[in-house]
Amino acid sequence: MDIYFDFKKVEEKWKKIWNNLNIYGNYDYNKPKYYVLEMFPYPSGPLHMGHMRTYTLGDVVARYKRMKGYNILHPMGWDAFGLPAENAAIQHNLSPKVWTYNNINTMKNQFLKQGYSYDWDREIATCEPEYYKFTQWFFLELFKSGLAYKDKALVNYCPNCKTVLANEQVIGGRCWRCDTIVEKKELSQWFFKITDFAQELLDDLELLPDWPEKVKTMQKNWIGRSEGVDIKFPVLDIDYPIEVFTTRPDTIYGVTFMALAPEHPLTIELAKRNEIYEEVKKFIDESLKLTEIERVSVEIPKKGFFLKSYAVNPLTNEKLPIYVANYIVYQYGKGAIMGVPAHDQRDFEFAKKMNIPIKVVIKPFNSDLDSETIEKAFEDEGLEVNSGQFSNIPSTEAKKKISEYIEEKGLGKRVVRYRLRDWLISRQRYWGAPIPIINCEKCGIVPVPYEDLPVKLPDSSEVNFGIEGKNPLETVDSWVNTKCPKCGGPAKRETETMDTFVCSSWYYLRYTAPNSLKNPSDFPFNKEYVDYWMPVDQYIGGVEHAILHLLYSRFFTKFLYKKGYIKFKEPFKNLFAQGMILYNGSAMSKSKGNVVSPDEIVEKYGVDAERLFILFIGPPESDAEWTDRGIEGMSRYVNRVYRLFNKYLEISKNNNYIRRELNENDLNLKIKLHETIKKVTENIENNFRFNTAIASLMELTNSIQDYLNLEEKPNIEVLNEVFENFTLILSPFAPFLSEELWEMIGKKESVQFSNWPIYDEKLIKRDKIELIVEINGKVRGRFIIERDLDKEKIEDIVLNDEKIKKYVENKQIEKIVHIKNKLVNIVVK
RNA sequence: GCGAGGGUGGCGGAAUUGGUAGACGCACUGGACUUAGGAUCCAGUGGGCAUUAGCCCAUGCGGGUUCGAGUCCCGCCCUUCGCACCA
Repeated sequence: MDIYFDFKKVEEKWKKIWNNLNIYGNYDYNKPKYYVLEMFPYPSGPLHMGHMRTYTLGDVVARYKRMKGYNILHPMGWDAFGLPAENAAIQHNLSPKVWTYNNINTMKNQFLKQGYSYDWDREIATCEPEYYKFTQWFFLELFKSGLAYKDKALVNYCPNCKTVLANEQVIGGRCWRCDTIVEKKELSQWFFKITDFAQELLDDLELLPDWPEKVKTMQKNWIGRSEGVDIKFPVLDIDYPIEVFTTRPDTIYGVTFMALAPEHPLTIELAKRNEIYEEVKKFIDESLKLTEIERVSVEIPKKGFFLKSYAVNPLTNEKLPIYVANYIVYQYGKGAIMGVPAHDQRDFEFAKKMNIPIKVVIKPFNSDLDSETIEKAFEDEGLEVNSGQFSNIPSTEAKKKISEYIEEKGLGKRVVRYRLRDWLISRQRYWGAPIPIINCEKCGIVPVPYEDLPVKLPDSSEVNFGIEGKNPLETVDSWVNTKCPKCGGPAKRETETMDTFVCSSWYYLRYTAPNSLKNPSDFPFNKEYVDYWMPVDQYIGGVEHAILHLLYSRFFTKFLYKKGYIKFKEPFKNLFAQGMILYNGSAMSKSKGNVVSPDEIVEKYGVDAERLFILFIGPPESDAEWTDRGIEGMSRYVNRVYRLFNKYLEISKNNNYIRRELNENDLNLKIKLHETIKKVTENIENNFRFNTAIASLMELTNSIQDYLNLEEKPNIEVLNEVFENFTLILSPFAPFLSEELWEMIGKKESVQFSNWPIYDEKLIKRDKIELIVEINGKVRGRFIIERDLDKEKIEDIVLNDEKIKKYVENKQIEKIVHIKNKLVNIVVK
């Protein structure tokens, strides 16, 4: 007797029909384009609910935009290279390839179960030779442009993953993947010169008004631009000036010491000269060890060691003692600083500890500051004092003037510095795109010619993964040994592979043409199609990529633009960074055992209930807690909608209705429908307010139910309009249910290809409105009155009301505030 | 420390430009229908006093502006995230 939505049957039915019609692989290039992209997954195992949130958000957008008349590109693929595949291979003696493709298979089946609107003809996997051929192509292009280089550097090394990491992959001193504390190692590594684009990467954030502020701020901070001056301080008795970078040239008269980073070459040099090598070496070793382990936890107490040498302040000729100090970062600036304890808190602490004098050169505008009694560094702007010719001017002005003076006298020059470092892309691992470089004894570093791409990975059965201190690829002699493309002599291949983030820095371009047909074999993408589809109109993914993937992709795009290969400067026009789905208070993960499987949810409640719930759970940009009760509630809602439609069909079939001029109830329902269309449309258009969109769909459902519960017979014309339009606006959220309902109410074409309904603005402005009456700001009554009534009439009604009279009598009305069609506030005394 | 968010019922969360605080849902309570209901339908649900109106108190804390403040201003507290000895 009870009616339930048989989601299993319905899902099977429509998946088959959609599939046969290939409805997501049809393109109409006469329509305006819209490219919806969700960050592709890393195939590490089955998908969980956190994934589903991303893909559901994207699917709603794709379906909505399709109904709005856009030509939609909505592809999916696999970020298939990476360390977990290799680790699984080592642990379970499987080939990384087999492991990866098994996972892809699993995930793809999960995707298909969900019935997402992807065009699977454009599927890509970054581990396929046809794909990584072009990842290597990018390497060669960068190499040719001088933007890929090999350099010996102190790099981050994860002892657990047994590979180096990019700066972006070190989170709070730990490996982004396994949380192990990273070590510093001096190694010769390949870098991409992303720093060449630092200024553009910073400036062009302006071209992205619709990106979340949070993400833009994080990128800004990461790029870390600062303006300042490089200044040379001569050292007494030795021809080796100390060069420092400072953003505060206005404090140069307050310098009382110089400090070098432990790694600074001059540190050892001076130690040797002054016969304190042993002590200094000990200090250096201790400091460096400390920074590795302890910089993760708390602030390290400042320590230093006097190097028994002096430098000279080029502006004052004052003698300045030189120290080595543990708080100086070698990698930033010049690895040395001018110490101004009066105006830098770190220098202040150091000076106190080492008994170095403090000299005030800037004082607050309205008070005095004394070098003897100063208690902490004064870092604000103020008035310049004790600064020779620059005294008695504001410090901001002094900053400019002193900078100019230093340049004029040839003591230094103004510079812009960035915190951004070059992108370290070599990985000492097997499962990645091999770096297409050959090392020839005679010719040195030789790039693999384009026509020899791809440099294919050897089969994993030939690889020995277990040799300590050796890259897996090094163990395959037949692969390593090759001929030099230049001289034909014996040569060896580069045995490192590229960071997987290289693979994902350009994949969005590859989707724009169907795989086999339109993408050329000598170029990573088809320009014509890229011109049409790019940039991505809506990109969706987790905030965890705010820096990594998004910065790298922007860099690649800028490089292509510079080379003239593409016409746009930014790859992703809109970005939506969604929050995580938590379960029992933390992010779902296999190791924590708190994974909710979408398969089980779909099995039990169906795709539509799952989608609706994951969207309803909260604002999509915030984290949200999965609740089992919640999904049950949503499943009840789905059934409720289904029953309502059945009731409607029954009314229709049994002629249990009447035709009439709209009465009040009819009109109210009709208005509610139009209000709902408006609300849902605006909620989708305006920053992913899907949770409230669904709430308003529920409100409409409640109103329909109330209407059908009335004593009087329903107005069939109103019912027809309401049920038809309700189905349309429900369909991006619950595609199976609405497709089925659409058919039930007698429609032939798929609901997905119907037009999104337009609401009637005039109707929404009701003729009668509810007026709130406040006395002294407190609600004391409400009146149903006609819209746009003038003030006199309103006051006439309100002040003659018995209830209101009680509040007003014996009191003096001071004023009456009118808010049109909304509220009046009577102020009495 | 610096930067960016956020603090609203038992819970998740709603609230154009300042204008009915708590939409929608979960949970809970009562009723109807039932052999039964964990299904469905109806009603209720921030706190307190009255329970018929009605009144008072409530958006982290303390002030302020205003006829009117969750929303604006000032000062605190707590919290999440990112960066972190960056000169």
